[in-house]
Amino acid sequence: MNFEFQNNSPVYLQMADILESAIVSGTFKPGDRLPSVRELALQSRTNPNTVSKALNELERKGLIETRRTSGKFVCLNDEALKKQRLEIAYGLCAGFLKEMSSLGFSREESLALLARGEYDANADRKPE
Amino acid sequence: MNFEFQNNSPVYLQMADILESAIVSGTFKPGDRLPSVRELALQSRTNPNTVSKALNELERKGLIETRRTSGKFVCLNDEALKKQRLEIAYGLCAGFLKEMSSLGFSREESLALLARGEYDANADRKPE
Amino acid sequence: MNFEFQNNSPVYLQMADILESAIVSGTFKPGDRLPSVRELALQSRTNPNTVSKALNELERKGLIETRRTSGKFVCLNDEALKKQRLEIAYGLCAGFLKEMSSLGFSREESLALLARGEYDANADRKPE
Amino acid sequence: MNFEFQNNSPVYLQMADILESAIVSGTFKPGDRLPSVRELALQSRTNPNTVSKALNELERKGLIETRRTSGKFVCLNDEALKKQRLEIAYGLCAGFLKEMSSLGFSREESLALLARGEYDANADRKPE
DNA sequence: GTGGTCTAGACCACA
DNA sequence: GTGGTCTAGACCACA
Repeated sequence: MNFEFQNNSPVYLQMADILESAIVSGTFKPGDRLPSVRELALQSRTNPNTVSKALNELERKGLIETRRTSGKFVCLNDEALKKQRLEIAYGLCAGFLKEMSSLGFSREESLALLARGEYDANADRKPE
Repeated sequence: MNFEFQNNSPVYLQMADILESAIVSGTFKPGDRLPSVRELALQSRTNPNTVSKALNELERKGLIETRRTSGKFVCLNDEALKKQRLEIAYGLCAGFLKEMSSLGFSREESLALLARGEYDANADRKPE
Repeated sequence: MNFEFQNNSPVYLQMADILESAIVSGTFKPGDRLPSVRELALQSRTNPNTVSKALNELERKGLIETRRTSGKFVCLNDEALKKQRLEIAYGLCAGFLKEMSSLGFSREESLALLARGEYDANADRKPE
Repeated sequence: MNFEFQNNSPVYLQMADILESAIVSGTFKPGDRLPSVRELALQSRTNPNTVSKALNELERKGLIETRRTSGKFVCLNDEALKKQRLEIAYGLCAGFLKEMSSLGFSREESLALLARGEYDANADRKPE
């Protein structure tokens, strides 16, 4: 897992996003046990409290569940995960088009620009 | 201009983004005088300090310039504006693809999903 | 006996409550031998340590006693059990009224609401 | 506000309950500003972090909202508050009857016992 | 002044 | 070993 944090949004939210992606994309599968809070804190060089906060977000969304004294596990509900993955993707699509639109790009122009791919992936980018 | 603010990021940055879009998309044209700080504060129902901070951001980016006693004006350099518009768009593209990728969507899948457009624009979306 | 545990309070305490109810309500009668620790652990799908801890709670309260090598027995003192049952019930009553009161319900209103019974038994309920 | 905490459940949850009661019972009315986090921490002799955690619970339930830099306010939605008050009350009723039932008291017996009121309000009581 | 984040670190209740 | 709570205290971004 690649834990690199920007400083334009709280670390715990960025971590939640990273872990959420790992779950919905199948890096962690339903029923899998996540690394422990302490372990994640070491890996990400953050404080265990921060990791906890991130994991709470995922639990609130119904992606993981806590079994006291044995760890945090990816929920078994496979459907929910697929749904969540699409939800997020749809949200990203909508957000992308909306921002492009406020720059004066139509839907078609946005798609065309994206398809061309003549841009630098490291370009200055709004926080997300 | 539509001033609607979320609660999860600083108002002044959100306002800077809105004004920046208005400028690069041509709502305000090169050489135009922007509404006064007071006027913008009224329109957006914010504190003049907040408006000032937003405008400072735009000045820092070279999109507007202050002419003492007479106000803030959109820079004359048309090329610079176009360039800035593309820069932002490229950044949005790169960011979009990167996030889709972390969800396990390839470039092609992302484009396809975007093209299909079968999603609700109000879907759950990461804060911006 | 129905062993279902929530995730928000220690299993051993929840088990102690369940067993206590079983005793004071007469499921286990004075002089009865309780199922063995191992047996209870199997039934409740918990660790024998957890069962032991629960039983210790009951012993502390004077509801059961250990006879070396032959098991745990419900105390013979019938009076004590009845008294304990009432104690618990009174405590529940007092607690209920106190919480209703902090919601702004008078004693009469609380009784009325309870008597009406127009509520869903599965409604959101504070952890117990 | 009377902040007295037991040690059988987390302080932040007890505080959330206390504040929730204060809101749904009208001590704080829709639109009212709550005391600041720091102020509540002083009053309750706890850490501001703990207060924050409690208030987050209320925000998650939709009872209060945060206005950055100016404070936390009781939501204006009056209906929601009334509904929440009844929800809680119903939950308390259901929980009370369920526990009485596991002690072997029928609904009628429970009501009768409650109506008699011959009990000590300070009696030993299960944690809630 | 307001709330939010983060850390270091202690301590607890488990299994 | 596991997660959860809580504190003290620093620091930040506002308005």
